[in-house]
Amino acid sequence: MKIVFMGTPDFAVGTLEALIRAGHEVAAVVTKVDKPVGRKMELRPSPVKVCAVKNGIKVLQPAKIRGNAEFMDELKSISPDVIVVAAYGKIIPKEILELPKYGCLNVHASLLPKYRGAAPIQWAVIDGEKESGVSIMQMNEGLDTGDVIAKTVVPLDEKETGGSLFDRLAKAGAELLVETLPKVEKGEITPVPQPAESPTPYARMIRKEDGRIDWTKSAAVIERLVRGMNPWPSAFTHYNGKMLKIWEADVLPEEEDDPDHPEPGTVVRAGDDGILVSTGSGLLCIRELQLEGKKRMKAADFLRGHQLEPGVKLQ
RNA sequence: CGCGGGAUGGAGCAGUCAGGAAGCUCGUCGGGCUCAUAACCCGAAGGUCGAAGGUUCAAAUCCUUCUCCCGCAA
Repeated sequence: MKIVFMGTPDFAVGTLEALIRAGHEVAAVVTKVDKPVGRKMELRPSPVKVCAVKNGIKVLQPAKIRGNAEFMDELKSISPDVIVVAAYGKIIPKEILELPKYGCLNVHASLLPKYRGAAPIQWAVIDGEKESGVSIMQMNEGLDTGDVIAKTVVPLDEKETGGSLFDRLAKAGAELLVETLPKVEKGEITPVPQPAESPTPYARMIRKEDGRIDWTKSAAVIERLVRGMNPWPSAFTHYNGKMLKIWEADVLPEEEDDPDHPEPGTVVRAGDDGILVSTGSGLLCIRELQLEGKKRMKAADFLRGHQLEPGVKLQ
């Protein structure tokens, strides 16, 4: 099939590569404009653009889509059979949705209608879901509300992180799309309409601030936050006024012999096994962390150079 | 030229401001104690102090340039 691919981040690259490998004609790739990134603020192309250039595919980077006549003309002249969208990052107007014969298909990293929105992967981990997955839907004008035509369920590992789930769902999404496209062409699909209401809150974009640890929450909730925010933006707290990222932690039951119930955020014990911190409920055992300006390291390594006596507060 | 922190035996850090013998907590190796030990005691090995140049009688420390790592910001 003749395909126009729209996407931006790494998540979309696997899908694009799968399409190319499956022998589809990817006539053009649409991605966001290059933007300054990194410490030196160098202009960097999106991962999808890098992949497209490598494969010699034409790249389009319209700053605006809606009302962009030039872009519309370009699309019309390509005349794709289908447009595949994966984490493109922009709203796609109706006139484009209706342009290709088979419409626009979106690969979304959740089991729709759950987790509609920009960050379905992280929120699934943060909420402690037992399983998630990828969905392919026929796009409509709503936000991730189109009819679902295919799904893959992916069980979450006990120690699943945002990053690990990201990788697995990207792979699952790519495979599912390649399986589904031929069926679309042959008309073998049955679109399943979604309920109007999603059973989960809207999976809005993750912000840096979402990683801030609220020690009054339970250890279990905090531990899920740690995993969901890994590798970005990472769960964090502060130690001596410095940013302290928490990369890995475990939940431990409250110790019976501690009638004081230290204030949440207080270090209870620090040893080679990790740093035990009291929370609203249960103890959080920090295994791996990173102090501002330093590399990430095991708690035991950190303790060799920093004396962390019980009673110290993290906030 | 966006702001800032850092590079010191295998690991994590102190020492740098006020130049003058390379330290700390661990790890490793050897020995001892012990029924035994990841515990304790004694001892040892291991470092061009990120790189290059400069100042000085003397540089981890002061000056210049460079490389790499990281936090913020985007």
